Formats: sequence, C-alpha cells, structure tokens
Amino acid sequence: MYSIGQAAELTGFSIDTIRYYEKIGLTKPPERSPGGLRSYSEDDLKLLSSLHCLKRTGLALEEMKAFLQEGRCFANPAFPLSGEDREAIESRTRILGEHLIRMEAQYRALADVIGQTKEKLDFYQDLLNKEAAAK
Amino acid sequence: MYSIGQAAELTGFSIDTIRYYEKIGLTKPPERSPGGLRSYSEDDLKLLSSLHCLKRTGLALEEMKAFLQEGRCFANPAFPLSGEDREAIESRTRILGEHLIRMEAQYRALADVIGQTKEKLDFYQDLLNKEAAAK
DNA sequence: GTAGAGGCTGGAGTTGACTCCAGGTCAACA
DNA sequence: TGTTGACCTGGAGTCAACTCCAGCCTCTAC
Repeated sequence: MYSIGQAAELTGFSIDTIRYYEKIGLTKPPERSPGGLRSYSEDDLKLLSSLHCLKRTGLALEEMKAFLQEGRCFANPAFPLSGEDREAIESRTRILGEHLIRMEAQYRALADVIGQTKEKLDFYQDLLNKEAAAK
Repeated sequence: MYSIGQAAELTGFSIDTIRYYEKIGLTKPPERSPGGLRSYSEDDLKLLSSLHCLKRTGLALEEMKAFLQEGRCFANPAFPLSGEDREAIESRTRILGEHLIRMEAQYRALADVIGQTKEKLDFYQDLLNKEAAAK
C-alpha cells in the first residue's frame, strides 16, 4: 500500500490533485490507515495512472467521470444483458467513440505541427551552421 | 475580405475568442472597414486556422505566442550574423526544440491512448454484437 | 429612412482545474 | 519524549481561457 505522497510520485499527479479528484467524486475514496491516512493499492495507482494518460489527451474531468462511472466490469457478462448493463455499455461506447474521433484529429494536427516545427528548426540550425562555417 | 462572424464560422473559433486573441496580442489587429468593423483577409484566416490546429495539440496560448513570434525574418541573412541576430536565432532554436520534445512525447502518449481506446471500443462493440446475436 | 442583424468597446463574470492555507494530527526516529 | 516531516480537513484563492453584458455603432434590405 502507498501513501498519498508516493501515489503522487508514481502517477504524476500532485497530492492536491489526487485529493481534488477524490473530492469531486472522480475517484473513489481509498482505504485509510488506522490513523486516518489515505492508503492506495496497486489497483488504485493503476487507475490514477490511466487517468493521467487520458488527461494528457485532453479528456475533461466530467467525461472521465462519465467513463469511470461505476461500475461493474464486463469481463464475462451473462447474455442477454440486463437493460442497465446494456445502457452502461452503450454509454461507454459512445463516450469512447467521441473521444477517439477527437484524439485522432488531434493526432493528425500534432503530426502536422511537429513537421512544421522540425522544418523551422532545420532552417535555423542551418543558419547557425553557415555562421559557424563563415568564421 | 471577411467579417468577424464569417471568420469565426470558417476557423472554428467563436467571435469572442477571436477578439480575445487580438486583445492579448496573440494575433495582430486585422484591417478595419471605413466604419470600423474588423475585416479579415485570407491570410488572416489561414493564420487563425493554424492557431486552431495548434490549440488542438494542447499548446497554451503563451506558447503559441512564442511559436508565432515574428520579428524579423532571417530568410537571407548576411554572414557573419550580428550578435543580436545570432542570439535571436539561438533563442528560437531553443524554444522550438523544447516544444518539439514535448510534442513528440505527447504524440507517443496519444498514439498509445488511441490504441488502448480502440481496444476497449472493440471489446464493448463485441459485447453488443454478442448481445444482438443472443436475441 | 428605418428596422433588424451583426459588430464595436471596456469591463465584469464564469468555468474548469487546480493550488494554497491555517490549524491541527500522525508516524518514525534520536 | 520531543521533534520533524508527511498528512488531514474545509475552505479560500488562483489562473487560463474564455464568455457575457450594456450601451452604442454599422450595414444591408426593404
């Protein structure tokens, strides 16, 4: 088990951010030590890390919340699904699909900008090389 | 020439956002009609569109400002460069290089998350297919 | 020439996502 | 046992990036 400080260190969030996510209900409260200190399991850290990853792609907290929204895991569901389960699955599919489209657009945009940036860098580098040669 | 409303329509920003970018000095003021209305050229729209693209890659406005930082252009400089010019070029090289590293990291992270998201989507889609088949 | 849509300015308000603080508690070590 | 450093809570503060507003102006169409 890990303290909140270790969790912060390992997941890339700040301590305050981790507590904030708990406060707004994005993550569920972790266990506590007898003295009341938060105590995070490996699974908790895994979840936080994947949040960190999602966050870097621009998913808003509310969307993450919707995505994580409760739940049961559908590793081995019984068919036919209950109406509730089907709804949950459909909702996740929708959120993920929408985000995927945005991420793919972002991916293309990023590739573009990276290309442009490299060109500019090459150009400036070239100037500096010529300058060095001219000396 | 285009009105601010048309510019907004064509670039994906809101009217307020376009005026905001002008206010903070991210974009330079466009021409005005004799009556004082903003009037955007094709080039202005191109710039705005590329800002929209940059924004989608998660660059902060301050970073975009640095990225767009115009100033004198070094298309055909005389060698040896003046000390000032060399400094300007070195500074741009540094800024761009740092951006590039961050963007490339982001690019890899994004590819990763896109992959994971697709897997999850496939998984859920599969569940829904099985459900349909079970009926 | 007037109605109505769209645009202008300066400034205030909002939203999302933290970040910091005061005043206390907990835990490990000397 | 005392000190030190990490952690606790509730709540206030901050920051970027918009977004909205009031009161006035411009433009186009009838």
